[in-house]
Amino acid sequence: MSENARRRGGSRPTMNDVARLAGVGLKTVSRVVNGEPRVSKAMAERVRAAIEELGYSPHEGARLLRRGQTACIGLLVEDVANPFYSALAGAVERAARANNFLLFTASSEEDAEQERELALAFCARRVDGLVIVPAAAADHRYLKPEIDAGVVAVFVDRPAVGIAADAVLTDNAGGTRAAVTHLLQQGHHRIGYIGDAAEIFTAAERLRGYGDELLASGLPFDESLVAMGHPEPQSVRTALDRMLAGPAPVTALIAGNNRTTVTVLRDLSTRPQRLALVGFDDFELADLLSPGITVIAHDPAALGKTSADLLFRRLQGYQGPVQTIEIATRLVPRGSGEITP
Amino acid sequence: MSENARRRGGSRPTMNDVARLAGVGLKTVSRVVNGEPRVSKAMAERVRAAIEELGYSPHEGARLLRRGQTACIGLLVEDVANPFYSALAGAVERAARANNFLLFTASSEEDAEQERELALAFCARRVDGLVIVPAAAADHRYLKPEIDAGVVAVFVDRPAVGIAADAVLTDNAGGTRAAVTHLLQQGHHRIGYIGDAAEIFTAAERLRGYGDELLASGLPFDESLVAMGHPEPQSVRTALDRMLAGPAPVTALIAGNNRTTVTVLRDLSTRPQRLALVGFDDFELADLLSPGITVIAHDPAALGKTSADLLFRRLQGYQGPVQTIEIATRLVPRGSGEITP
DNA sequence: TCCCATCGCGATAACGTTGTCACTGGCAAC
DNA sequence: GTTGCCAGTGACAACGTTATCGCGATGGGA
Repeated sequence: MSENARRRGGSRPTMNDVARLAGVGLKTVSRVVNGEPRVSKAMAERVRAAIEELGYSPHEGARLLRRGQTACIGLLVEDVANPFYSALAGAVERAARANNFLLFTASSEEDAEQERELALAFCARRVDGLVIVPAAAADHRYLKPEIDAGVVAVFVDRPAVGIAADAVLTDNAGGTRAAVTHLLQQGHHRIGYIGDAAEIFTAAERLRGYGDELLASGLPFDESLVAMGHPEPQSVRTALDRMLAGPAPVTALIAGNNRTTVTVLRDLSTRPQRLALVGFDDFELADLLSPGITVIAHDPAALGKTSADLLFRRLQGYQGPVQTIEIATRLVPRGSGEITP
Repeated sequence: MSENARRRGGSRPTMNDVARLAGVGLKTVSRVVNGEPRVSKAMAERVRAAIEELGYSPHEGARLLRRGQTACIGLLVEDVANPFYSALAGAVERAARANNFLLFTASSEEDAEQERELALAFCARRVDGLVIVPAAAADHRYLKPEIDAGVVAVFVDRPAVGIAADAVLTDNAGGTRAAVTHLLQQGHHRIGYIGDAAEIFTAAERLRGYGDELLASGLPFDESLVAMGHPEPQSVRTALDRMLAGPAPVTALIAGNNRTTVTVLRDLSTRPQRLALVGFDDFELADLLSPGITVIAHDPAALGKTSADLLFRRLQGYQGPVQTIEIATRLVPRGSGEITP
């Protein structure tokens, strides 16, 4: 079957082997493989027979080296395993498939250096495009040369830092504003906020929306009702202890993301108090919990699809100016609103 | 299209450009880039300066064409966005990163033809390895030539069909056997089973475990208590209608996967009856629901890690025989056991 | 002094494709 | 009978790397 076992498992037949076996020129094989027009029936048949006999399959890497593009894009998120990002990844992957592109995926683990390494590794593979959810502390000037060289980069969920680049974001502030409005309408005056680390763009935006809406409604922005940080059970517990103590405890709480919501829920289930809870980011089964959790739903799949669509439009030559697309949130009330003293 | 307009945005400097600018030979640049030993300090410095000045970054694709391997693997699952597969994908991706490999990801959407196309597309890119969760109706003989050519394939969650290949599976039958045992111990005699389509390997195995354990316990295998099919709300409703009707309704139910569990939960929340429910596959917040849902927990991350580890061992030359690794499940009782008439 | 082993470096040929161009016939038009 | 054109074909160079090998310059031992 194989003659020279150069690589692990023996080597594959090449176009040259096919050409030799079929007794035709190399270029003719190439033409047949690519379905180019100027080939006679007889030749094409001979070539196809040889391909069949050898089990030849074209080496896409070599083709793409020659052609100068790779027909693949890279997706970089914080953590592939996180349901929010995997929904996003699913949408990007679908778009890639629809365009006959392949998709590289990697997780930055919220580490700016790892993000940089992976993004540059993608670029070294000469991906045509990049979809990036930036890590918190990242500075994206490292991407400048790559973008100049023709790589199309689209940032998702959080904007790029240090360079001008397309971004597809959620209307974070609008989401928390709506949540505050909702809770005020239900009669709450003491509304706490527990969010992710303030360096994270989305966390900062959501906090901003919370504060803005309170002030717009004539209520004070009370720092003692706010806790920002990674949603560790311990820190959430401490924050809740504080917010629930004293003469004027919170009666409602906004959780800044789904991890936090879950942690808060677990913690609250150990306490006697009942709080109205609004969580940012919907999660499965939120409707089955009791009391139901009102959520600010955003749409990771829409985020993914929108960014991939924009990326592919650019790959197809669209030259419009750098743009930021903001995707609306939707408040889903689930009857956690009333004050239950 | 002229050859220079081939690449969008301007072309990148190559090793040749660096060599010319530094006034050295091409191979010397290569040596510096790859940190090979035999280069004088002075030369290396000149080369590094030129690299810096031009903003050169090596073309990994060209390097790998020459070297004959690509340092990437492909992961093919049913749906990247499904939390079960994304947990698996996360583990595979971590392993790839640890080995300095890049990871292609794609979704077969449970379609054998699409699985085949994507797997072959990966192979055309000359991935070094493949991790595949096969689609239900797939026949993997199409992979034979690729495996002969040296591609390492590991199947996860479901075994390969038509070829001998490594597989990493969950002990599905053991899981449902444990669930039946658990429910019997709680005093249930009428235990229903709602599972996914019977063509799916895992669904069939789980059903087998359920039946085996019933028979082993001297109970009949009653077909009217079993419903197999895609977990659509409508079909689950019909199944539950049937199982809850008549003189001897079920008092306990086993749901064959997480999608089914969720659908069943939604449906049950609209009914007056209370059933003991055991779900295959844990899911977030299962502990916060009331009554708590007992689950047969398996571990998608372990599945992913184990298969990736095996794949990389093979890539490093391990030649052992084809193996099937089975990963145990763990029953997590969450107090849904007692009969509540 | 000579010899040979090493070191440092560069020409050149691969890797497996595709683009360019030149060549051959055949056939219609002059 | 030229001419021109076009369909069909293959030789050859490129794409951006790495491997091989050869060559001049050292340097140490005989």
